[in-house]
Amino acid sequence: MKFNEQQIELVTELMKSIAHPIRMKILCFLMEGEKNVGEIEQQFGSTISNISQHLTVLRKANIIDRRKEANFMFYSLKDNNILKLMETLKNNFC
Amino acid sequence: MKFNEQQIELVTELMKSIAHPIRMKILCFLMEGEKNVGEIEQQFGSTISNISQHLTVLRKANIIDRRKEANFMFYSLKDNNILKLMETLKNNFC
DNA sequence: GAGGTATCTGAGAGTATAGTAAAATACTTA
DNA sequence: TAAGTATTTTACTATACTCTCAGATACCTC
Repeated sequence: MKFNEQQIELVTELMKSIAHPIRMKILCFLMEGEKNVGEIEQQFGSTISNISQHLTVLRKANIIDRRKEANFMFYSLKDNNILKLMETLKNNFC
Repeated sequence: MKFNEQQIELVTELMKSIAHPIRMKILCFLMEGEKNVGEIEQQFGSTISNISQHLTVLRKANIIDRRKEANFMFYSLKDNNILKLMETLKNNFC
């Protein structure tokens, strides 16, 4: 069996980014559509600072996009593949 | 939006277990069928000890099963959901 | 431009994870 | 039962992750 090291690296980085309770919840929440940081924060128990850091992790992993509007930042799922992955997770493991 | 904390915890634990290059490769390899530790070790560069530890992680996360035969341990994917997840990963991200 | 709101960044401490090497266990065969 | 093979466990070290707190930005309104 032959592995494409780069792809393995890429997929595991992606998985790692998703593999955290707060980030998983953020992604579930974003399945509903675009949300700003305050809206996200209200869903969970953590601080804005902490959530902002998790959002950065997701953004650097190319999982979510952000858009600025006045002094709000709106975050959203980046593409369909992530949505599909989340749905697979939900269907098979939730 | 309401989250089932326990399920989130479960899914993220699962993701965390998968989110490592060696473990990802082990799972890919096990998609072919049952393998023993030596066979797995020969696929990658790491030591048997290290691989054994990763197998333990996967086993504790309920992702793989093992079966003893003489002094060999045979490992295999535990169920269909894992297979489906791996396929989704392959299709959408590889 | 002063004050307020929303978000981000950086430092520090605590915890978790990964890899390596050495010793331990379990089984087989001579 | 001694020696050999396959695998696991333990101990240790290094690195990475997570959270909290204290500023720092950016933008808006008065």
